[in-house]
Amino acid sequence: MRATDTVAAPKPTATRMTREQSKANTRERLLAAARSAFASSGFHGASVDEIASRAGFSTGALYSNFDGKEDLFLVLMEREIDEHSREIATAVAERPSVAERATGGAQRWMTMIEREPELLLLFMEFWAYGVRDAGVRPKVAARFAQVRRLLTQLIEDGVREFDLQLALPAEQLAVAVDALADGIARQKLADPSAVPDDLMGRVLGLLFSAATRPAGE
Amino acid sequence: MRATDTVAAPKPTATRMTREQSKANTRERLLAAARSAFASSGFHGASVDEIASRAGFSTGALYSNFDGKEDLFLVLMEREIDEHSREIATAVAERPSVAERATGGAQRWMTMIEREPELLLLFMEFWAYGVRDAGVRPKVAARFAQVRRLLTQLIEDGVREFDLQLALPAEQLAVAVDALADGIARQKLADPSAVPDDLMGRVLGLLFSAATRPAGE
DNA sequence: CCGCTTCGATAGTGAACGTTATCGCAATAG
DNA sequence: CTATTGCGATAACGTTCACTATCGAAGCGG
Repeated sequence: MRATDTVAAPKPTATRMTREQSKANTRERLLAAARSAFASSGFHGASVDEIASRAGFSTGALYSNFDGKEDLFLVLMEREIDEHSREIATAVAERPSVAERATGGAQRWMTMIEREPELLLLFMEFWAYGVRDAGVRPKVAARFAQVRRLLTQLIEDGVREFDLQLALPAEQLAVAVDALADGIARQKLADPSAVPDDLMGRVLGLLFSAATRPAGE
Repeated sequence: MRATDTVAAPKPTATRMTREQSKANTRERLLAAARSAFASSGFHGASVDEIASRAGFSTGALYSNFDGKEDLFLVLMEREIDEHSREIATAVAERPSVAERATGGAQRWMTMIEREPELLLLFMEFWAYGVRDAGVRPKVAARFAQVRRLLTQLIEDGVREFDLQLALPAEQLAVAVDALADGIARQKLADPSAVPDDLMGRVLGLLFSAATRPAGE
């Protein structure tokens, strides 16, 4: 019963694995299993037993690779947020106009909601967890700040490229955009029929049209 | 040990209470204790023992007044959402212009965030709970719909009173406003310094200025 | 090929949880 | 004043959970 392999191992390469390869591999499989377990049952709902056995390991392995359930969860969240904010950024950056960037980013976000709803639930849990626990809150705040910086950067890039001026600091506009994205996701998940797919793009378009004007005056 | 009274009873009136008065009183005190316990520890964190004893009762009383922890939580949430959406509505309705309505509602929302952050956390948990549990989801969706209807109504009232026309259906604008409010709250709770108090009002103002124009085309 | 080190398996601990069966006691009706 | 009804107290149950102490095995350096 070496591994029932519910989660595919990166490679059980024919050759023996070096010690650190093996450890990294274990970590990776634990993270993948945790992602799946947390996603389907939530932070509280998922048990460490379930996570470890889904990865084909025992809880001992989990505790020798992470400080515990909380640590595992936090590591996972950081990784996911990194990955997805990169996705959004590339979806925005290569569009040729302000309006298209808005709808492009919005579209990317909407498909992400549709494709991985459980992940968004996890983000919310991550948030709730951090807001309640004073020790974790800085980590959550840091992640928010990271996303905010990214959006700010995207906005400032647009302002420079299209020679605009803003009615509001780019940072604050970034806060609003992030807020809108979060809120739209929440409503879509609670009641998909209430949120048309093109809504976010249109609202972003309106918002930017009101918040920007050509730099001459 | 009739009552240690951690939660104040409405009135231990000198006269004896009728049977249904007594039961209603018990329910009320249990709800108050639940509000406080859930708020400080979250849905999972709070135990039914804690809730019951904070109310000055035993767990048996709780189970004879509610179907269980989940039922208690849902009843509490419905009540809170009712109350707070009424508050927002009155804060908006009595302002004399579109811009002032926007900033008025936004201000009310920001002070609510500052005054009762734990309650917002609870709303999020309520949401997460409903999204995960197919049996509860309709109840959550219904509450969202209720808020959406209220906002839609407020918007339509404004459109009629000030003789405007909308670039977007009022319902969809309501979704956006609700989303923005939620998202702003989330960021403010995670990192208060990142969200200026007047941001939401200004963004709402921009959004409405872009989404409306005088009715004569 | 050997001895040392460390990763991961196993089994187990203690605590906390939601829930329910049982029973005393007080409020109502006759 | 008595009989009845049902609310609420008590205590215990069964389950589940995060976490850890111990030990075998497999990679590592020599």
